[in-house]
Amino acid sequence: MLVRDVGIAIKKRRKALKITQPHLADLAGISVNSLYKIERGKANPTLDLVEKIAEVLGLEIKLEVKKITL
Amino acid sequence: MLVRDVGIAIKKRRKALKITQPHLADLAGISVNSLYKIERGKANPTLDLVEKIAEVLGLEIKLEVKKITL
DNA sequence: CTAAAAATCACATTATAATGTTAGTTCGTG
DNA sequence: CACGAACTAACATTATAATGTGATTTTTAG
Repeated sequence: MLVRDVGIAIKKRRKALKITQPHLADLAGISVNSLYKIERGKANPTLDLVEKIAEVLGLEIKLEVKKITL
Repeated sequence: MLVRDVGIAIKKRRKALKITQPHLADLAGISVNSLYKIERGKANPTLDLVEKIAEVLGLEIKLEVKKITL
């Protein structure tokens, strides 16, 4: 998953939970501006920021060994 | 996976591949200092930086919906 | 044991992420 | 339509990530 895709995944999950950007930003304790940029792929967020958002959305960050695609 | 655990996972994987910090840093195009801090959990790295490292180590960043633990 | 490389660390500098502000645009709902 | 909320966006400021340097400690190979 590329940096840009993380934003897409966050937006998708937020929409699924029917939460607005301002609400999510508030719950995660971050600025709407940052959230907006992440979702649009216009940011290179810190892990901590992604984690705060993920926490609220019930998402989990993982770092797994890639499967070989034959 | 918490921010700190990402560093641990990176170090574990690096050791498994028998690569040194200087070598990995070079391959990923980042500074050894940054790599060292990430591994020790003394940094809050950007997604991009983690991705560069992950790429070299054959790791993949994922953002998955948490499983409920009953 | 010794020498070299790697890892750890502190500190200063530079680059940039995160925020705050403000404003224009789009979307939803009465 | 019309009004408010949400979204998108630009820009300035502040906070901090990333780097560079040099030094110390630890690890490893001979």
